Amino acid sequence: MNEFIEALRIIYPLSDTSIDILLSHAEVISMKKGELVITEHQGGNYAYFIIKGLARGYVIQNGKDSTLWFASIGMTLLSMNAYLFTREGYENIELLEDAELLRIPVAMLNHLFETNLELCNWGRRMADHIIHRMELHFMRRNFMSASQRYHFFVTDEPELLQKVPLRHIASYLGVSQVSLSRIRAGIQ
Amino acid sequence: MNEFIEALRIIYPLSDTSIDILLSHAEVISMKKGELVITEHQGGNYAYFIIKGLARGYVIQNGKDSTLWFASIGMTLLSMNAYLFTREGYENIELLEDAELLRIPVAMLNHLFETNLELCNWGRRMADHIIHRMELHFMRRNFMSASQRYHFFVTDEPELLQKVPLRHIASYLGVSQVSLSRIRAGIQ
DNA sequence: AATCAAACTTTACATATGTAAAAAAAAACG
DNA sequence: CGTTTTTTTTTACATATGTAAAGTTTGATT
Repeated sequence: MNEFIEALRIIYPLSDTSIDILLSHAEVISMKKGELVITEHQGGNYAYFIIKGLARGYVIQNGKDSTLWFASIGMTLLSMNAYLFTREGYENIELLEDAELLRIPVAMLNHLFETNLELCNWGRRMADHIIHRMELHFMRRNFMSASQRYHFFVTDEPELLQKVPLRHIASYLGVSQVSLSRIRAGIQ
Repeated sequence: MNEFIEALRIIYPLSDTSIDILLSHAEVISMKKGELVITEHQGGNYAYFIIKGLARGYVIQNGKDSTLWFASIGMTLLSMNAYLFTREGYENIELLEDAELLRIPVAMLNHLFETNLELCNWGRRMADHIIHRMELHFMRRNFMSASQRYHFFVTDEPELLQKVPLRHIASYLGVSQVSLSRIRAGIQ
């Protein structure tokens, strides 16, 4: 739990008081590897913070499972579409390891953001970080060859390479698993 | 100016007081079509809001100019990398029309966010909107054919189709201008 | 240890989209 | 308005990456 709180504070420094307020409206839940935290059809009512474990967000496109991101300790899991526009989401969030999550109703989280300056700034900085991560991912996905994307991933995320099945890494990198195999074999 | 303030309030309702505070630290500047508001090498010290006009963000990748986004009234222009990490940015922002911009030092904007709850929530919601827009763009770019992307663009952004040279639209959609021509000719 | 299932790799072939270069059309300018 | 420049389209050809299907390896389970 301390490690988790430190992870929150990396985004934006929060006082003990603000942490307590946040925790007082949340509950810790345990979930197993393979379980879905949020699906496209339900899960929009809560936001989750990862205390321990690993998750991936994905969408189903043309019948294919496509990974959008991976998230670990301190990251927020929520259905962005549901959160922003109170409508059905489009992404699924699956646990890749047994996990402990902090669960808080989205309406309450929004209320805290609207009333507590520190928490609001935390939320703002978290959003900024997500934007930055998305920009990087977008640029790599669109301006680099499949092979370059893979080699960057190997350098940047060595732990994920160990923990995550290659098919998820392939879809995250935006290549077929066949291409990823070719790249790993050094054919290109 | 009223239209601009209304555009700000679509993101998050701001009181007259908060608007006044924001305006009191900002200045209105005029710039001409073709001018660069921000480049990869400089421009990180100010954030800009579009009062009037049209802009595009782009990067140079492998010697090619690639459009990341278009922005009009009420949108914020800033060097995200510079803003987040006080380091050099990577994107350029160019005006596609003569424009009026509201310019405010990034340090001041951050200070306002950190001290004013309403403005902080505005900043947070603005970031959320950017995330949503990026998600959509990412999914279209990566899960749709070039042709589908173009047809969505035609439907969603008919004004941009009129105002913006096709080569920028091509790079925004992530296709070569040759492919875009083929698509428009109905060859695929 | 034998069996079954899941994960990963390899092969063979198909194709959407890219690059380069020239032609045509449209816009800008004196 | 005729000339130059910019923008857009067309043509011809190249290639990175995808799909489908068959192997191979690895890991789980009894």
